[in-house]
Amino acid sequence: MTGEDGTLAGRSRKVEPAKIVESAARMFSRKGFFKTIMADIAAEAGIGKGTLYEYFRSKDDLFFAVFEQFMEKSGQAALASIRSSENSAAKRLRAVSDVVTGSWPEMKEIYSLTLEFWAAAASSRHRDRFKAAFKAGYRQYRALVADVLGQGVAAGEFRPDTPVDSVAAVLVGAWDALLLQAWFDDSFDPAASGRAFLDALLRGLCVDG
Amino acid sequence: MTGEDGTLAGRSRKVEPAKIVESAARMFSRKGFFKTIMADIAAEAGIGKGTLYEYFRSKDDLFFAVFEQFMEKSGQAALASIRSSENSAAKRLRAVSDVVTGSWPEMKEIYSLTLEFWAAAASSRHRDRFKAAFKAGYRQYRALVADVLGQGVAAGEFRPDTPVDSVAAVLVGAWDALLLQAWFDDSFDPAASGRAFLDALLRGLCVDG
Amino acid sequence: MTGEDGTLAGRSRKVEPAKIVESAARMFSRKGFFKTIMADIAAEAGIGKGTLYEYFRSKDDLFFAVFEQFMEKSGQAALASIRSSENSAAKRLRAVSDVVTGSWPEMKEIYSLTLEFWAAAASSRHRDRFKAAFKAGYRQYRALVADVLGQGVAAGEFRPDTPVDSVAAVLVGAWDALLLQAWFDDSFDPAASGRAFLDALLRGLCVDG
Amino acid sequence: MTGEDGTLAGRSRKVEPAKIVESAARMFSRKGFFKTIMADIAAEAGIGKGTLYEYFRSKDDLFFAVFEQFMEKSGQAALASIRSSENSAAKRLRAVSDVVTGSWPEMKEIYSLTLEFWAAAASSRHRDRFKAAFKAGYRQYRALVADVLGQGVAAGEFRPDTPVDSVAAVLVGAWDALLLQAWFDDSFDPAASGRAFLDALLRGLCVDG
DNA sequence: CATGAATGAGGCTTCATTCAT
DNA sequence: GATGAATGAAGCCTCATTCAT
Repeated sequence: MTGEDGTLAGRSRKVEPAKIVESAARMFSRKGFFKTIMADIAAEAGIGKGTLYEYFRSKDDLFFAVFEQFMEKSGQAALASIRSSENSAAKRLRAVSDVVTGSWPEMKEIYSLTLEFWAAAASSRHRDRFKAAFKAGYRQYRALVADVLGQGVAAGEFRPDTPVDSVAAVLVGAWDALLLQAWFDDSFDPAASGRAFLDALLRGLCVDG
Repeated sequence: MTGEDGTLAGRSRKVEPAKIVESAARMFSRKGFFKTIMADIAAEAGIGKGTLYEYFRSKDDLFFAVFEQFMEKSGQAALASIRSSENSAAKRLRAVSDVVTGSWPEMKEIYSLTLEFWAAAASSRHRDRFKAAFKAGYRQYRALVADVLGQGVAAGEFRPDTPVDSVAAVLVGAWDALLLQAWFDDSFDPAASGRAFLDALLRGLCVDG
Repeated sequence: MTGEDGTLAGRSRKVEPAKIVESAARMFSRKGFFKTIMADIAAEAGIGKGTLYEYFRSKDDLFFAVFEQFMEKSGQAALASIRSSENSAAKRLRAVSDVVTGSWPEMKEIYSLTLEFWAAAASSRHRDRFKAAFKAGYRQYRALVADVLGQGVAAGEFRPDTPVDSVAAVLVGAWDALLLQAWFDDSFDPAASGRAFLDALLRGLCVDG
Repeated sequence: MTGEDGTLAGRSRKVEPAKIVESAARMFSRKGFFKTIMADIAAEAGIGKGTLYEYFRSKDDLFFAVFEQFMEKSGQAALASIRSSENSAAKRLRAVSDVVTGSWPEMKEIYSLTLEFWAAAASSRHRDRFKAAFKAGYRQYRALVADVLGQGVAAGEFRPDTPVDSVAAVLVGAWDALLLQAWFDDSFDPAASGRAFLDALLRGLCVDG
């Protein structure tokens, strides 16, 4: 009755915590943290309300678990694209930009989770943990991009006076912000804007360089 | 008619709706939309709970009123800076950047309102109105910045192949995103990053222009 | 519309906290603390569930309020009987005994409250407050009876070697215990037993005094 | 068959119902009936939660089993002391008093069980069974003490007009009540009070016998 | 108009009990 | 038999909203 991968045939008796987190993510994304009730999540996961509490102490905790999983996934995706095999710094920046903004179609559906997390960092009971996680996440993200920029400078590809940290901060922010604008405006294409902007940034706006 | 402290009964018999909105903004910013209760707002405004309902149909409506006022103010500030008397496009962009990111110290305290609004656009009962307002706001904002960029191009100040719309989108987004990062990270200076970035953007990153 | 005593004609708009306490006492007595639900109390008091929380922070608090009122009333009744105008100590003891055990018929209905309070002193969240109140109550009660006994000794009415404190403790306890037995056993007459016992105590059991 | 620690698998494969009852008694005493959850009892007994239901139909039933065991033990102790070999009635009463009140130090820890049982007699689902058991228990107890008193009268040791039933009721009640007072008040010594009182009762309070 | 006491729908959470293993 | 994961009924409490004054 038990497959090699440990799954049971039919309705498994043991609930997968990961499945709860996914169901919760789906519901929180759809209705927001406060309008989502525990019963929604249980129903979405196909389990009883009480079972949620076997795995998560409270709604807040479950939400934080969703957040942690989300951050981990986001981090992995960004990391993977940054460590692309491209050799020029410019190409690698383009690769990151394309991956982040290009994933918009799939991300769209759960994008509102991001907004929920940001708001949670402002007012959740776990606000400090949220804020700390975001702070660390952004720092790491900026450091990675700054690293690429720094390599470009070192390689003589970018101007030596490039303010790598500031550019990195804006690039990281820009990717966030393009998705945000895309979320508000269906006709906005974040990938195109991102790519066009990056090219402009590389070559500069001013005629005299 | 004169209070015990000798001042005239300064609070007018007539409740100021604007005062309610301000009090609500303060509370929503402090505790978030859901954790703020109507009693909080009434207390903050120094009026009775029931009075709130004389001016606003519901908590949702009051929140939306706060949002509208917020958008209006934001728009005015941005507009004012964009219409600065500076004559070069580059200078005008720098002026906008400085105004937006430079206002961080004062804005900090109520910044979380922005996060609340974004989240509301995802899950509030008025989500569509929030989304529409943000969409329109961003469009207008982008158009203004694109206009400045276009003037720079027309004036021969910026390269003719400048993708004005994309650059405008990123600039607008970058200002948002820098504030967001500053909110998460006290040691992050959005004004410095914004200014340094803008300079780099104007001159380009690549050595060969 | 408002009477001189401040009561309103018809259904009063202002809830009487005392009425809530009485309703709660009735329900707690009938079903016990845990089986009584807040809805029961609200219904008994003829008010909404939420209104209970306007006057009492929690179910525990309401229960404690019932307890406090109960203790106050009990103390008053006992005090009044002890301060009876009888002049001999023996007569005054008989008066107390008669009052306490004689009130059984009326007390019967709410006697189980006592049992609830005793149990609460063991396991309620407010156990320490319950215990402290009982401790103080018993001390005071014992002191009062010991005082009567002491006066009897001083007046030469009682034997000089009378262990007033111990006798007081047992008398106080006996009145409690007779009611307890009466509560278990309908055919048990606490007043008769109390009176007969007191007489025996006064004259002694042993033939040789 | 031998555990890792080298001991034989000492806990028998077969669960001991008596052990469950003891564990339950411990938990009910510590936290009260309602605050004790089945998981507490199972953990205390070192068995699985489900196993409790192999031996007891419900939490109520288990509680009643604890009660029955408690009553049986109490009865045995009292009986044993009453059937002491002492020959004078007075000495036998003193023996009972000493045994009951003298056991306070050990009893203290589980005394709150008594309070739980009394409360259960008021509001448990099995209230009638509790009440009946208490009624029978008290009757038997009173009868035993009355018997001793009667023998004292018959032997010419006690006055012939001694109201044996009433005195028995109060003595039985007094022992209960002294423990109750001791439970509320650590500085109260039930054994000393009980003994001093009994002596006074035997000789009488009044000077003229 | 302004008020705040009253309300009850609704959410989170607990826990006795069941039952597949 | 023994287990403990799963369950859902049920209870406490909150709070947006109403409405009598």
